[in-house]
Amino acid sequence: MPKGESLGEFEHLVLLAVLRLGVDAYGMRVRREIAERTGRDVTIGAVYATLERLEAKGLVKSQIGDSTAERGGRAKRSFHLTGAGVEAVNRAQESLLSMLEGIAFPVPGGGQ
Amino acid sequence: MPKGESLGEFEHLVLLAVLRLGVDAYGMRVRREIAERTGRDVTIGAVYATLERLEAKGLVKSQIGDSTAERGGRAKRSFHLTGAGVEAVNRAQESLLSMLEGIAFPVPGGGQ
DNA sequence: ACCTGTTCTCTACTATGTAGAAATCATGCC
DNA sequence: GGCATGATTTCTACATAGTAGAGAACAGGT
Repeated sequence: MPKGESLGEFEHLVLLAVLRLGVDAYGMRVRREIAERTGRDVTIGAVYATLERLEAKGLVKSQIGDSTAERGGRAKRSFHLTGAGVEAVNRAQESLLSMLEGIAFPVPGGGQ
Repeated sequence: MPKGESLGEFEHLVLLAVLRLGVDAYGMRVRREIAERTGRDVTIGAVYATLERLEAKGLVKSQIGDSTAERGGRAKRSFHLTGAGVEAVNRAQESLLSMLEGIAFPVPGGGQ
């Protein structure tokens, strides 16, 4: 697997968030999801930059939703994985699993 | 978890490789391990660059081994995780797990 | 001596990740 | 109808991580 076939870490997280959020996968929501699940307080700019790069690579697609806003609000731009995106997630998962094989978590010695 | 507390993807892989290789964790061996397990054909430069950055961050330490070479060979520089390195691996693992929660792999739709 | 195999170091470049401010838009209120 | 407000997206600039390959160091065999 040569060139640009592998995901960065944050790309990975974002892709997973989009996957699990389904129809609700728009920028702000993705940000919240990652923050809640990983405790990582990312800025919205980081999310959009990543989302756009993923779109440029063909791993996600976006479409502007109806201006459905409850209270105030610009139309949401919602994202979903493409076939290539699904493949990328699956591949990343496999790589990680085989590196993880045989390691028991949590690894002792970190002194928490 | 604000600033530079999170691992890049490749850093993560390298750290896991060092962890599992134990005493055998030197540059070339790490490279081979990653190549074999993930199918990712990384260059040796990438491995050392990453290893050095991890050392700069205090997640691994290195020491030059005895010039023990079987057949030809420069002395190996072998790496091991520090306490902070172990923590980092554990933290990365947790983040990933909570993002993975509820997603069944392989995700269908990738058309392999 | 020199060739060969193994490992490590160096330099330069590209891609990813981070940060925050600013623009856009619909709504509700006055 | 104009203005403050809340929710979202877009823009610009920068810092960090990942990639690539050539070349230096070193030990042994021939």
